[in-house]
Order: sequence, then C-alpha cells, then structure tokens
Amino acid sequence: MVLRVYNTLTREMENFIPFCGKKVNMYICGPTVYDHCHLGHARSYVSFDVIRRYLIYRGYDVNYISNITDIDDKVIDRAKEKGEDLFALSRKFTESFIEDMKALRVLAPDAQPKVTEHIPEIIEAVETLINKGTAYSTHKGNVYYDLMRSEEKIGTLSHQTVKGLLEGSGGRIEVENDKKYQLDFVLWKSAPQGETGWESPWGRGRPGWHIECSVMSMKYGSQQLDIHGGGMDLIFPHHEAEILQSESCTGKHPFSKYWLHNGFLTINKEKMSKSLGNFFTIKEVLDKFSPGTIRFFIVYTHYRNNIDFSGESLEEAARARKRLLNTISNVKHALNEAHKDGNDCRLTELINETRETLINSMDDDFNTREAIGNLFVFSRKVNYIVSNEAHSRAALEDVLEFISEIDGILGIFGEEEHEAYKNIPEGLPEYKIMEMIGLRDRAREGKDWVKADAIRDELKEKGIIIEDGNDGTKWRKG
RNA sequence: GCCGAGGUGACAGAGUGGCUAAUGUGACCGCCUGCAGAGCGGUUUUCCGGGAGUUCGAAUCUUCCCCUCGGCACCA
Repeated sequence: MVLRVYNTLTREMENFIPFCGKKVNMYICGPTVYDHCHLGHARSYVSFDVIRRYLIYRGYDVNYISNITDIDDKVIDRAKEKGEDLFALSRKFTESFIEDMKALRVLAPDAQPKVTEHIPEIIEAVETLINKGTAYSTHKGNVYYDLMRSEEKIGTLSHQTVKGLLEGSGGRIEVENDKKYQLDFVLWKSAPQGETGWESPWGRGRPGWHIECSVMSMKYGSQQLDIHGGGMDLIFPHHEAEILQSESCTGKHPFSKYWLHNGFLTINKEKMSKSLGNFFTIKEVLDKFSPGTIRFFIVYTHYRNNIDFSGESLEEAARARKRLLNTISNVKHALNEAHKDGNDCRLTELINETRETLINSMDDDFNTREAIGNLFVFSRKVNYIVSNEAHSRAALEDVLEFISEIDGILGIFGEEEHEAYKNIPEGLPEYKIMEMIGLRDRAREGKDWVKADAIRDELKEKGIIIEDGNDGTKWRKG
C-alpha cells in the first residue's frame, strides 16, 4: 500500500513520492505574531503535526520547517495601537505561540526561522528577481513582482484567471499608483520615516508578505520542497505568490511537489478569524479542556474538512476520547491484578489487525477519522477480552505498547494523560485515598451502604471517581 | 462575476460500484452491580437532498435540478 495525498496543485489524489528517496522537506506557513493564536491556528498546526509524525512513522526522514512572521503591516499596526515596541510585541506573541504549541504537543520544527532575522537573504532574493527582470523597483522605493511577465503562470494553484481575479476583487486590491499593473504584489515595501525598516538598495524598507516564505524555505529546506502546507485561506494569494517568486528566482519547477491545505475551524459555520472577532484563543480553550481532548477534537475530523467548533462539540470529543482512555485504564488495572493467564493470541492478532487498518486509513490522505473509528473497535474488543477471556501479562503489555505507538502519531493520549489516572489531586495524598477505599470496603463488607456511599461521595467531591469491579475497587481522577 | 467544498440515522461523521452502509455522541432496554460507574450485548422503525440515465448491480459513475457553506489581494 502506498501513501496517497490530495494535492491542491492538481486537485487530485496522488501517490506520495518525494524528490529524493525517503527525504522529505516540508514547509508549513507559520503565524503572524501580532496577537495570541486562536484555535484555528491550533487546528492547522496540529493537523500538520500529525502528518509529520505519520511520515516519520512510515520511515521518512522529515525536515520540518515552519516560520514566524514577525514583521508585517499587522504587527506594525498593533504595536502602534498599543504603543508598544514592535520587537517586544512580536517577541511576546512568538513566545506565546511556542508555548501553545508545546502545550498541544506539537513537535518543535527542525527550523523555525523568523523574518526579521533573514533580511539580508530577502534583499538578495529581491535583487535576483530584479536582475532576472521579473521584478521592478519604483521611485517610491517599493519593489513589485511583475505579473505581466508570467501571466500564464497565475492560477497554477488557485485555478483562477486574471480576468476572474480582476472582476471579483471588488476594489479590494490595494491601489498603489506606482504599480505597473493592478495585480502586481509587493516584494519590498518602503518604510516611512519613524517606522521599522532596514536599509536596502531601494532605500529603507521591509519585506512584503510573501517573499519570506520563499527565502526561508529554500534556506532551511530546498529549492524544491516535497510538501508545502498551510490553511486553505493561504492558497490565494500567498502560496500563489510564493510559487511565482520562487520559481522565477531558481528557475526550477515545481517549487513544491505537493501542496496540502487544511480546512477551517468554524463557529456556527462561519470561519473563525481574528478579523471577524469570533475566535477563542488556544489559551482560553486550554483552560477548559486538556491538550489531549483538543487534539482529539481536531484529529477526529479529516484535515481538509471544516470543523464546527462549539463547547458541545468539544465535550462530545472529550466523552468519545474517554472511551479510549478507559480502555487504557482497564488494561493497566488488569496488569496490576492477578489475571487469567492463558492463550493470548487473540490480543496479538487484534493488535496486528488494527495496525494494518490504521495504516490503510492514514495512507489514504491521512484519514484520521477512519483511523480513530478503527481504534474504537479495537478498544471495544480489548475491553471484552480483558474482562472475559484468558490473557497473559505480556499480551496486556503489548496492548499498552501498541497504544503508545499510535499515540506517537496522533498524540491524543500522551504520557500525562495516562498519568491522569493516578495523578493525585492537591491535598489528597494517595495513601489517604487508599485508606478511604479501605474504610469503604469494610463498610461494604458489612453491607453498610450508607457509609460506603458517603465515602464514595466524599471522594467524588474531591475529584476522585470510585469504580467497583469483580477484582477490587479502582479509582481515578474525575 | 470567478474559483472551490458539501448535502448520509436524533446529532456528528466514514465509506466513492457488489455480503446485514463504519465509528462516536445522545436516548432506551438487557447483562453485570448492594446501588452507581465502567464495561459488554441489543434497540434507535426504508439514514445516502431530488429527478432522469448508465449498469446484472449505484450512497458511490453520468446528467439536470434544489439547498447550504467557504475563498477571491487581511488570514492557519
């Protein structure tokens, strides 16, 4: 079975074959750091994190690059508005972003370049474009990409025509009177006196929005990427512009072999975005839900579909995920108890079967929804076997190992989630819990249900859930 | 105007030509339990937007229609 991916470039499913053997250069557009990131960003970065982890799982050597855009109009405007130093502001939100990603167990990129640290390289690229004749500078100190020089190339990704673009833009295209052509986009923007800028052959200025990704993906990856990804909203104009710039810079085609785009996070079917003001920051959501739950919520939908966010939908995800967590708990508990030793080929077989279906699902354009569907079946069968059939200790350990193998891809369980079952709430040491369970056991032996239930209620109030079973009483954090 | 996504049970959401259409949530019933929880089993009555066509066979392919949503020089 080969890995197949949906390529925005061709709008088709394609076999995934990197340029060079098992080596994969993967570039994901990072955030513009002018504010805390919202759940829509989390959706994107968690999705690509899973894709990256899966590629690694399948034996690829992945070089994962994701940038930080720390200079652009939005950052400048926000700093002005807040009366803060621009660099202090972008540093603050860069840190906030990295913190969020860490909390969500998104693996750190192999390279995470910042635009402000690559100004010389950007200037050099702009010069190359001017020398090649695909860019021009103006008397105002701006440099534009000359679209008329490669008009036939516009729309390779977005499948738009110049005519359609001009008709639909509804006057939203910036009117800069030094542009040769209305659709030309800026590579270098002159900075007015008193605004952040760097010296360049065209005067003081700063990079345009698209050029940084071209420059940094080449520096840390390759002139030709295997995968370039980002949100669907970046297809046009951002990724389109990147293709034009990069290909005319290097003369190599294609700039990226595969283009992957994730769907949006919506609220009441509307896209969550800062400009609409209908967003929840990652930090706000992390206050109420665990990282595993948030990841599960995201991964429980295929990356190209929109996810409609609501408190209810997250709670539903939390309940669904708990089924899987309960299986882990059941297996761990069985390990701690005397158990029915016996033929364990059922579990071994089940693990192998599940692994196979999981790989098939993931190979189909990273179909995490189907993969998790398989996981629920696995979970149900494990629960059944653990409580009804003979099984060996080794087989139980294999189950846990398999679960952590999956967790390495999806990251929906995580170590601290396993630990959550034994995490001790503050002010309630474990011996105290065991003591109370002991007291309750004695009450139960004497059929003193009132006392037994009172102890159970008391523990519940403190966040400990008691579960009686045939082989003793289990407790876990509620 | 141009480009795109989608309509599957109460809800969410897989499946893209072929046994009884995954899976989860919710609801209900049963087993287990002192009760509860968790778990297991079952039920949720023709669930594939509508018409026409292709086919031995269509949720899946073709065509027309209806409806919803997104993008179009801010954006993950």
